[in-house]
Amino acid sequence: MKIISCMNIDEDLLYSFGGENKVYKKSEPVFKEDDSVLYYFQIVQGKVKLNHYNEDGKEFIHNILGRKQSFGDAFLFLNQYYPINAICLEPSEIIRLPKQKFIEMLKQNPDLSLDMNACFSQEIYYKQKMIQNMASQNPVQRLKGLLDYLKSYHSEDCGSCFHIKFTRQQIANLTGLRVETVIRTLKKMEKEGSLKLENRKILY
DNA sequence: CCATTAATTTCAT
DNA sequence: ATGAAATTAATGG
Repeated sequence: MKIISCMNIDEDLLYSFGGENKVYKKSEPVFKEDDSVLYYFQIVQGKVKLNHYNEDGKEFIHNILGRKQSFGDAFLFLNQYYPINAICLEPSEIIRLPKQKFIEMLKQNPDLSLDMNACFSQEIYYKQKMIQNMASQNPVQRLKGLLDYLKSYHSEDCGSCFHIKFTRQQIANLTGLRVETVIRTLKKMEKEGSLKLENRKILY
């Protein structure tokens, strides 16, 4: 199953509607939980994680986005505050477009609205799958769900040669597992032949 | 080198 | 089997 990168709007189009380029430092927040939703954001360069912290202070990562991907889009159509944080994992360059101008852009480009619907469908599909995986007590199931998703982002199948570029801690925070459990489960899966570990790279 | 960060192992539950 | 703490490896100045 091929996944559409959500969402990638032509940068010139964003600029022409008033989008502005903004540079963020590593670990700088783009927005935080309870902030108002004021902009559409699209990454030009860098990486952003969407997360929140539970009552024990443990981090849960909802997603990690990279170049040419947007984040927080869905909240633009809702009069609500952000339920999550967006934090830069590395120095990043991000275009932001004020909400009203974003809406205006959609009105003038109906095809974009359709693309966004496709992206939302994709997002819901992924989240639904993750909920199913997380409902499972089996760590292998949870990891497989995440890995399949990440792999589907990257075009096509190539045996066990897709490099997962996340740290084990990040994988743990994406699956709700402990880092030790991730390490142990990865080794187990390697024995079962469902992935490869070379030095410390994860190939799926 | 030293400092920081990530991966792995140890050890107790 | 799991997680906290300790150890080891790598990465970056």
